[in-house]
Amino acid sequence: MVTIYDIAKEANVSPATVSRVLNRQGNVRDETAQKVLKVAKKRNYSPNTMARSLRTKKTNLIGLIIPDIENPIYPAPVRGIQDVANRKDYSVIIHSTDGDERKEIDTIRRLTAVGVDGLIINISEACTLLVEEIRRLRRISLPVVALGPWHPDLEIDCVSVNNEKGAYMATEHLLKLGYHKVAIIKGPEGNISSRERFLGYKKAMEDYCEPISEGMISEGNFKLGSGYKAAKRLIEKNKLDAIFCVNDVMALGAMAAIREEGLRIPDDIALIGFDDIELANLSRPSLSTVAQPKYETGKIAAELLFKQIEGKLSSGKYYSIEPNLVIRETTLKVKEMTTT
Amino acid sequence: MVTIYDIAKEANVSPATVSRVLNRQGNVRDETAQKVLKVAKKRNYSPNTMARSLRTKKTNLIGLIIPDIENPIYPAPVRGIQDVANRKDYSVIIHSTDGDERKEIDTIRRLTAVGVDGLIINISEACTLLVEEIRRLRRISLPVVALGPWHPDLEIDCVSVNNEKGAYMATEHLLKLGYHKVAIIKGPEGNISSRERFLGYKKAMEDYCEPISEGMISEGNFKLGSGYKAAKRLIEKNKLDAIFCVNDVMALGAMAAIREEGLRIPDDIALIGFDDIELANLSRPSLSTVAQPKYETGKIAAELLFKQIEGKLSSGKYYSIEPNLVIRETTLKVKEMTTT
DNA sequence: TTGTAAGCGTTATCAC
DNA sequence: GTGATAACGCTTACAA
Repeated sequence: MVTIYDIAKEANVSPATVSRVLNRQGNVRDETAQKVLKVAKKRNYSPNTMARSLRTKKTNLIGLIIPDIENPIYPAPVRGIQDVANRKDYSVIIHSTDGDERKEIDTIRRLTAVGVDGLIINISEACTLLVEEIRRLRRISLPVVALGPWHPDLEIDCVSVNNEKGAYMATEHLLKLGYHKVAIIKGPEGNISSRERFLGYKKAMEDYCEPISEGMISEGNFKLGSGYKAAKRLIEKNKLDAIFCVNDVMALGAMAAIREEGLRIPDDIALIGFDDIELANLSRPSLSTVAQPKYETGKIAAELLFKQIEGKLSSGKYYSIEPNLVIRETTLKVKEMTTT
Repeated sequence: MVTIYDIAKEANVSPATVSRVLNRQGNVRDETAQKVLKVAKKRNYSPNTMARSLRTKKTNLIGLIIPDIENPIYPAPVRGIQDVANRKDYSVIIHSTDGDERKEIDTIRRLTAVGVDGLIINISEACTLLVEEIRRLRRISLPVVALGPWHPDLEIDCVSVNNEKGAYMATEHLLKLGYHKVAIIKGPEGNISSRERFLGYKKAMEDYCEPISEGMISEGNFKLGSGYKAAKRLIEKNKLDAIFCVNDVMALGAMAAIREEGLRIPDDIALIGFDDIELANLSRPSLSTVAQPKYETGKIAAELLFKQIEGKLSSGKYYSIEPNLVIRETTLKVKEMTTT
């Protein structure tokens, strides 16, 4: 390995000068700088970043902790984070912890030992030990930002999709098209995202003065089959002309159920989902949905992190990302369909 | 930050002893060891890994370079790599380089500067500069393994799915079910994977003495629409009773085309894809396909890397991963369907 | 503008 | 068994 001492010797200067040149600190005669640069290039010099880090207490590394990179929700925000990090000449260390509190804490420990300059965490649940650990990070003033649901007791920056608003938009879209009896297929009671989305749905219905009867609310577990069953139940019980599903997969299940009942989409029942998974665009009819700007979410989280790294104090604020309505075939107005 | 000096002082021993204890090197009286351990725990000591790395030349970091984490092919192998790395107390730094040679080289440089103990690369194409860079890594004897298509001129370990075999299995499956006129929708000429899969198809057809007429070969670009069009062309030109598509997405397109022609799947035309994307199981009828054990691929790559890291010389061998046939509704024999 | 030297927190080589 | 002490490669006062 070639060091600044090697360069220094060959360029007939001191190691300090080499360092100054390489870090463009100025205070160096242009001539000597050129000389150093030339030798460095010739010897294919590349600084030893751990030695540098040991001195400067900066590693140009950030840590990212998520439950599982295999979960299709994550690749996009991860890429967003990578892109802003790499542009700043940072690398990102990624750990999948399966939402296991023990693993999460161990990983945080390991990452701080490595000396990452900042940390982005997707907290599964705010268990007490984990919260304590994150507090510790704040105490040693390590920049941290949370990706995903907010935990108010943690005073850290947080960026998350505005689930309520997205649900509102979806429901309102249905309502504006002239559908009145909009049913909902929601997720398990405990799930935060589902709860937020249900709230948005309710608000829209209220704002448009549409009553929600009990028969219009059905619950699934985010999986295909549960959407299918929930839709069947809905169709049985009630006259309804549209369904909002809190995720696309259940919407796809519902689509199958509706078809089986001999009903047409969107003629008899309009359908809209949430997430904009790839499949939404491939199904027939293609599924209208609410898209989360997932890449953006990661990008913003990273930008917040770098603001902290660059010295700005974190405000412990909640950054809400605006979702987008994606209109496809399952919510085309019948009239519009026949005229086109 | 608490250092071994702090621990040493508080435990009334020398820093050297603390280090010995913490690294379980032995040669330390049990009593003193306990004392040190207690203080370390109490002070919540965690070693500074950059300082350690500076001495030991080991970072417990490995680098991973892929084109794009957002491409659904990658999350699974990435997770495989993470799992074996984390179990060995390693972290993995992941970069998405969009298959851009310049970025790939820069990233390799950066990662070696960081001092990763090994590197896993998914080489898009073996451009000369990149090849040169990888040779350099071998020269400084940094462990490297390639994930994906092999480049024979690079003498490094490589792990990749056996595309030819997978295609053979798919085709043979169709043939064994009694289909004879098996058409293929392949990918762009330049694509290595597609070429390998085409080879497997051809071999199976030959082995079963089925002639391949020109009208049975169609080409797409891996996207949905191209599969649709390719299938239409196929149906027009020829009597065929089955189609093998070199990827699932095109198979889904083909499915739509077949349905539009008023033909039934698998009664009139059987259909099989390659990749086993999530969608394959959700479509109706569900799509038979060839699954690549993607997680396994990453796992094996990482295991090979650690073998190198732990001192075994790399053999520059090609590790071929066996694909699995996933039989679903699009290749059910009609007879079987009616009897069940 | 340049050089000397101290130190970042470890580990490893010696002595004792 | 244990303790000084010298690296590891770099940055940065401080001097010159």
